[in-house]
Amino acid sequence: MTGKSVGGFKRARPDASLRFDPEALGLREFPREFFRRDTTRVAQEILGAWFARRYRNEWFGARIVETEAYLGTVDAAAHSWRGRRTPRVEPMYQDGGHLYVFFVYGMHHCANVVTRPAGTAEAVLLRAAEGFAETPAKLLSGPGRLCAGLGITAEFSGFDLLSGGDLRLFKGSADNARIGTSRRIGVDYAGEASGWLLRFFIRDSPAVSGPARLNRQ
DNA sequence: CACATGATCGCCT
DNA sequence: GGCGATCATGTGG
Repeated sequence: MTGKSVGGFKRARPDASLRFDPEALGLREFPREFFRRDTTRVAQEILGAWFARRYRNEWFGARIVETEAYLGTVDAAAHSWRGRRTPRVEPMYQDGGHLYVFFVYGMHHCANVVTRPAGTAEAVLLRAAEGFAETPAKLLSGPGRLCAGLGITAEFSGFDLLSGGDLRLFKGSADNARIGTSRRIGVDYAGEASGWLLRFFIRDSPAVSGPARLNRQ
């Protein structure tokens, strides 16, 4: 038996090209109140922020370049639609700044940052991120790849990003003029909600995922 | 670039 | 039992 296992998932190592030093870059964490605000705003303002993970005392991270907002009980595309509250979805009801990670299609993980105060169930899906010069542009392009590249699995669902632990979000931003908008990807089953313009991305980033026609506006 | 398909399994009804 | 907040690969234009 090798490696530590929690909740059935082996701890995965982040991609080596993502190693960095948050302290040397002078990065500061977002305060709790940043995450307790309107989910759509958080989804936009989290673009450019650093999603970072500590693994064996080394930091790995990347800048978020694509997100989607999921608006809780009234959003047919959200796991919390109609107030669904099962063990899997429970982290969505936690205070802003927690993580909600789920497993889909039998092989991929998706990571969300929970928003608004405890008791609500909204979140921002992290869809893509940019690494460094030596990082392949597509390594973190798409929610599944983003989790794979950073080694994020369901063991981190419910993790508090402001606990001073191994997963954190450091401040960073993008020019409003560079932010594009579109409907969300992969939620065609959600009726009217599938057309809501809740996907945001940094236009000129090569790491943005999705079909080209959704990346124009 | 668009579209189609298979892989694969935890979660919910 | 059915179906995903996905991805890689294949085809065709």
